[in-house]
Amino acid sequence: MSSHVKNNDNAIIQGVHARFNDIDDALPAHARLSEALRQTIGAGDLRPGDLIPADAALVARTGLARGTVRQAISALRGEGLVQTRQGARSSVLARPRLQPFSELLSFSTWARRIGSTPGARVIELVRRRADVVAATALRLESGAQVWALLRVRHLDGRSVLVERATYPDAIGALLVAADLEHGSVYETLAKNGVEVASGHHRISAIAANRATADPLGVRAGTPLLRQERTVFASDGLPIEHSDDQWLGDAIVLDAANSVQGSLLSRSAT
Amino acid sequence: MSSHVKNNDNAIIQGVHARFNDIDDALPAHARLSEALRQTIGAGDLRPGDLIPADAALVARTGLARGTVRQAISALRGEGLVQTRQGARSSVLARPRLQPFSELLSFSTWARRIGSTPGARVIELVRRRADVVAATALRLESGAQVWALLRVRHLDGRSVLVERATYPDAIGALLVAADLEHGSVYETLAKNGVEVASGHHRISAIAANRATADPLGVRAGTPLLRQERTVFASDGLPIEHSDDQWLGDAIVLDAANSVQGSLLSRSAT
DNA sequence: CAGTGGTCTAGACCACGTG
DNA sequence: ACGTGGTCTAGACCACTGA
Repeated sequence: MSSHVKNNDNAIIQGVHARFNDIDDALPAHARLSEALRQTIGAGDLRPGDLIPADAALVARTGLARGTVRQAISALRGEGLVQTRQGARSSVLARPRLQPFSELLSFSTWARRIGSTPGARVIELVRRRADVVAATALRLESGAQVWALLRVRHLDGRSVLVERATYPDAIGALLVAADLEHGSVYETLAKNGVEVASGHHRISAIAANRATADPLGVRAGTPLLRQERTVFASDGLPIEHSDDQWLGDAIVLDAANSVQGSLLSRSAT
Repeated sequence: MSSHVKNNDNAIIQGVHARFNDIDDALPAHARLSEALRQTIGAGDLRPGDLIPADAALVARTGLARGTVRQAISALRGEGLVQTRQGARSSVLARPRLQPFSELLSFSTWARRIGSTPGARVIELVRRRADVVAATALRLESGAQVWALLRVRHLDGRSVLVERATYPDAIGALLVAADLEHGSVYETLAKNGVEVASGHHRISAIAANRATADPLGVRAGTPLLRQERTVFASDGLPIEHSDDQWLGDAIVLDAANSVQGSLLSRSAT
């Protein structure tokens, strides 16, 4: 008999519903439901391999339309948390590991969340002509004036990252007056009405050259994780191009992907 | 006046519609439409920063319901190709770079697409007890029997990757008879009814140790891009855990993310 | 065969943005 | 003020899974 499974299902969906009701109802219903499921998985009530409640059960409990329920589950699928197949019940793939978008971009926010103290040392902030790579990424003509920021970032006093960022003229002008050793670039931009909306990344491994090794306090040749990043504002315009080089043993990048949508790809250099 | 813009819009949507009609109509309508838009961007008819047709325009041209149109655009947003904002027209962020899911996992498929010749040398395929990391990833009890495969992969004759893969007993048994120097693991599994559906990845940079440096033909200490991977079959069960170490100057990983959904995250080691 | 997720429709209201 | 994307509903049919 299947009463075991059914009872378990009932307990789960009850927990999901309770969490759903607890979540700030200023959020759209689909976001509340996906967050409720995310929390249920995060709490261990649903573990990898377990089945999540069927669409119909969630519809019955929450009173939402099925489209809304599917929107919620689609978000979880995109995060790699659940797996769906036509005809079969959807199941949990992994515990939530992916952080909110803001934390991926902001060193300070990320550092605080993992319980570390962030720091920064500005080596230079200068206005100069853009090199070809930065100009292309920022959709500027090569040779256009840009602002170049060179910073070393610390985690609990340890140097872990050398950041070479390039900003379009108008954006950089907002940064000149800012305290880039204690404040965040993105916070500064946000105060000036520039909201960050998306980013592209290219990730590779390289050996530290002297100019990067010295500020990190390591020997030239040390393995570094390189993250070339282009950030876009909510108006769709590129506002930053950065070449970040991380101490190899300091961080790891997580990614998830599936047939429903690739999140990461490999390409030759 | 805005007739300029309007005419341009008309030309674009006409191109999208033409491509939509050309695409295999065995595919769902939303997939056909997103592919038509993807092709339009890929061909350069829509470039980064350009506006894509409004929902209403696509509805009018294609005769689809708005929900279906939105499903198509949602897929592109997930791939980082377009950017959407409430109230404003959606715009193109980047040219398509992300490859199909299968290419991310299959070295051979990927190699051929970038115009290189893939190769492989099997160093060993043995049955042994799983270590803790692999057992956890594969949801096995530690000490369970697994198959361990050690391969060196070549690109145009150059060694670029050392692959240390672990398979559950039942999966590994399918590989013993296979030609792992010329065939693909995933193709072999597919022939036995095991379809790959999703994967998780942890990416970091490390220095090559001797056991990895030797087969790659580099010195110990050379920077490597490390990709720890867990792959799930369409029934939701883990079928592979692998520790791949790439020559640092051989590949780059691309990623996209946005406020609508993070695809990549950073975490401390 | 019953249950499930995948697809699609037709319509509605709202919040936001830009001119 | 108007067009835009974001959200949500109510219903339908289909393809597939699994007992």
